[in-house]
Amino acid sequence: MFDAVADATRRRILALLVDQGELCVCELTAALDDIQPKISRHLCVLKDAGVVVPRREGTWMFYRRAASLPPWADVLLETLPTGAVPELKADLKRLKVMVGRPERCVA
Amino acid sequence: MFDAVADATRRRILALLVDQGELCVCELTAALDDIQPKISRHLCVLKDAGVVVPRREGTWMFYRRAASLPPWADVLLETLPTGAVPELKADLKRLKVMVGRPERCVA
DNA sequence: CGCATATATGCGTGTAAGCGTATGTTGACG
DNA sequence: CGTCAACATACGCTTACACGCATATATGCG
Repeated sequence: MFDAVADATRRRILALLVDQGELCVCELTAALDDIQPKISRHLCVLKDAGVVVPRREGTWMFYRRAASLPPWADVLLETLPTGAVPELKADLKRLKVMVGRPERCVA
Repeated sequence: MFDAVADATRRRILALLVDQGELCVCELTAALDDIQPKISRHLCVLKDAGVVVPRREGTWMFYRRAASLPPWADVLLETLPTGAVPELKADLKRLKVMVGRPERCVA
């Protein structure tokens, strides 16, 4: 768990997921303005750590934070969008102006 | 800050400091049952990160958590003794049975 | 001053982890 | 079945960092 938040890129991803609920790889790639393999590998780390859960929808892979983590882990995740991730504001802005965002079947 | 809690040994130290308020190097060395240079170096990392504050009293160096950290950082620190550090119970036990603990002038 | 205790630091080593590039895999569509 | 798009993964490289050991600093005391 602490391994998950040890990396700055992963914190940005988690802050976005906590704030937005569910995002796919290409949305995260656009929001962080980074290359796709890097995002994918970090998502894999988060998934293997049990912090994040994947969901397939057509070609897209959506990721959301895992449910029923230990209380202290939830508290930790909730702190991320409250100032612990300085890039969050800019990342949200980039996400908002992104073109071609997929429409979800399930919200 | 996240660098500070990225290491398991540092988390054990911080959990003890949050729980006990203030401890010296030899107390932490005994509680974690580890070698002194290792504890000292981790305390140095925590001090340089501004998470912890040293206080000299004779030969001893006491460390306590820094005041006026950002709110989310305080929240993060408070989570440590609430299940996030599995070794805490054993560490507290070792601290309790330690012989020759220094008496504080200032509590 | 010399010694003992508590703590800090220098150094060499090994390992883990992130990165970029290139390539593999999977699903949708005609 | 071929192609395209989204995503995953393998490889090599590089760097950061924790570790153990030895040693230096500092304080108190006689």
